[in-house]
Amino acid sequence: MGKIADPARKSIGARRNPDSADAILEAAEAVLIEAGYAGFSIEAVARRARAGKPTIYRWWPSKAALLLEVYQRQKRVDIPDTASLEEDLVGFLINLFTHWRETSSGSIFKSLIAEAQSDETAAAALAGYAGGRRTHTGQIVERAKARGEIAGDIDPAVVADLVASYAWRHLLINRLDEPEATIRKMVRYLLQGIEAPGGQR
Amino acid sequence: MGKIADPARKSIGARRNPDSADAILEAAEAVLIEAGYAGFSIEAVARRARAGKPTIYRWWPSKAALLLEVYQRQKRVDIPDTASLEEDLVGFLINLFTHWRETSSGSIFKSLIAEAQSDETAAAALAGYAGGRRTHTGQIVERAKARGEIAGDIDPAVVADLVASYAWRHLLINRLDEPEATIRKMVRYLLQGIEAPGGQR
DNA sequence: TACCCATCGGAACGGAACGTTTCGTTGAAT
DNA sequence: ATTCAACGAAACGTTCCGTTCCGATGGGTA
Repeated sequence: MGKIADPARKSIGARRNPDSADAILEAAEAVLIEAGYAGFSIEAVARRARAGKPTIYRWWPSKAALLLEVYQRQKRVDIPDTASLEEDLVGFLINLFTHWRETSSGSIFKSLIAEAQSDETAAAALAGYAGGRRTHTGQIVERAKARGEIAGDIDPAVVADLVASYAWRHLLINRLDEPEATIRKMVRYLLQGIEAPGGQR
Repeated sequence: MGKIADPARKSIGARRNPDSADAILEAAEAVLIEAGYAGFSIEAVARRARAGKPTIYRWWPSKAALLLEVYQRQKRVDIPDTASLEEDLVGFLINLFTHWRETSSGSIFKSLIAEAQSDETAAAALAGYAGGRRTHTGQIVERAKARGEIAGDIDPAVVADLVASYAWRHLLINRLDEPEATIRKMVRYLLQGIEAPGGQR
């Protein structure tokens, strides 16, 4: 250890960091995509990145921390904005399922859930991510409420919670290939009877 | 359990099975409760059961298989039957959350989800369990439909899926302590507008 | 140019756990 | 009393975690 630590990282000065750090993150992502959580070991990442294990541990305190950064690095899913809550939600879920399937970032998210069972850091990150008001579904529903599309006595958080729960469960049981009709049926059911009296629909 | 070999097992003759098998299952459950998924190792279970590792591997092909049997052995939750879908669902969720919290079978279920990320057997079991028509929520909703409480064009599977999803997600983010009012609010929202025209309520 | 020194990759370590093999013992069925 | 499968214990080879040591690299500084 050095004399003064970077609050975010843990080492002293950063001379050749960025190259190594990027190579390691990219290797970690590649390993997760190709071998899944079962094959995600620090040694595999080091081999792939042509880096030494100590280099990885210099920058990330644990396997969970590396996984977390790989996850956060994934680019976000487009949030549709069609001025209709039903279309927004259906579009978002289809985008999300496709993104999870095609970029394998679903694997990464599932890995995070798995890691959270044995690592406190990952558990806190997962709970924080799910509990925050910044979730995608939360934004979509809040926007619809601001638009006056939802009755006043409906709590947007409940709708957002249910939509997110649906997505998580379908990810966990490997059912990301639901046809649009199935998703729309669920969303339609979910939105049944929540229109505000003067809502524009 | 009988005296002769259980055909579901893999070995030929089974002379001293039942005692050992029970001791191992009980030890596995105790280890999971006391040390969680992080401490759930075959060696810990063997030590606790005063059994040899080969004995465990003789009866369960993998750690996942043992975990699966521990889970199935313990998942008894009362299914309320109050002639009201809302009361049934709220009661069931409260029972389930309490059961998950107090018996630590929530830990076991989460462990199963984690294990499913690195073991194909566990993944299949999880998908099968969630996809089957035998889920608790499915039974509750089907019963309400038979009772005529639900409009004909509502698919009970959608409601059941959403309720189960809610439960899973709250388990995964360690939010099993929701007050009854919160759960009731969600269920009320979920059941809004689904009553059949002539439904008894 | 010559020196300094933090970071680097590689090799090796101790510890834990997986799943397997080997061996001597136990005990129910014959 | 004999047989034979299941048993517990111990040890094995493997993989991986996270750490320690080492020699090499290559910018910063005089």
